[in-house]
Amino acid sequence: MPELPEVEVVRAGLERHLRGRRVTGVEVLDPRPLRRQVGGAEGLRSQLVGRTLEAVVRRGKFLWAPLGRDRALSVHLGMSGQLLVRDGEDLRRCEPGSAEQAPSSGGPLSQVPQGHRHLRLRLHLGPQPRGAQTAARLDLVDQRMLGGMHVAALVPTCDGAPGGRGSSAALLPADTTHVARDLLDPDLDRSRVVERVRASRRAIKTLLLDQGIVSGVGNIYADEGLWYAGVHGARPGTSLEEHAVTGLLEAVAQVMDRALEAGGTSFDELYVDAEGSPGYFARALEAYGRAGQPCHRCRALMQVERIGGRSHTYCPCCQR
DNA sequence: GGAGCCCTGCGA
DNA sequence: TCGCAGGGCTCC
Repeated sequence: MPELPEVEVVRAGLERHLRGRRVTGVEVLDPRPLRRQVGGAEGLRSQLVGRTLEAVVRRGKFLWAPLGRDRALSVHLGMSGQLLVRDGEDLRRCEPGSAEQAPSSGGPLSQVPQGHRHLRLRLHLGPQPRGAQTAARLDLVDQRMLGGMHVAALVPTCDGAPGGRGSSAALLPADTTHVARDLLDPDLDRSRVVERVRASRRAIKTLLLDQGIVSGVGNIYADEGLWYAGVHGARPGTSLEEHAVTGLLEAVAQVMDRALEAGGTSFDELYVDAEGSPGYFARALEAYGRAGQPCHRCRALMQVERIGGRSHTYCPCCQR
């Protein structure tokens, strides 16, 4: 599943390929990713066609493309979502006579080329004013459909700092205001995160996964960070010293930084070559998914338990 | 603040 | 056939 580093790579790539393009058509092959869109497919079409994607911004795992200062196209990839860009030459080379010929009709899934079984939505885009002179399209491919896309109003951030990475505007979608800044955000107030964690009796793992405290931490990086920091995920926030929480946040941030470095290089294949593999970064995992295997620090067998409805894999020896 | 739901594929 | 995986939202 895409974690924050993958989403950042998606953001950077979309920024490069989409910035300044105007939406010329919207094809909805499956309405379910539009659960949160007022008016469904027609609503999306009426709010989007003719508008320009001005940037691509990310906070945590939430992405949005401002369509001016008042609205944005908001996207969450959920567990299995991918956003794939094809430029004009690829369109002609790969798919003569396919659904491209009927951009507004929403052709049947049987016309979808191989590898696109889970194509849900396709945006048709005009040329870039200072970049690619060809048309392009943006495909939303999603197997499990826990993500979605909708147009939302933009509102000011409460701290006056930029809404997220990718734009200096202090704006974010109205339905994203409950989402805290993430660990890669220079404007994150880490001391406030430490304060909130230490004030809560909830399990530290649950607190790490709480998007309202710090965003962008998924189950994988929560387990990895807890392993590196030597903290058991069930410990209540109130039981942790200040330096322990600081160290834990730093551990999670480092895991993310390393993944970002590893992924930054392999980007164009992922998002331009739509026939490619899903493109999630290969991860050297120390905890997540290693239940029953020896801990890489002390050789004790890793164990798994449930915390807040999520699996937690940990070393019973190093993490107490 | 916790439980249940969304949704699909996969493995037991 | 059933349970599980996952992030995030809604309901209680």
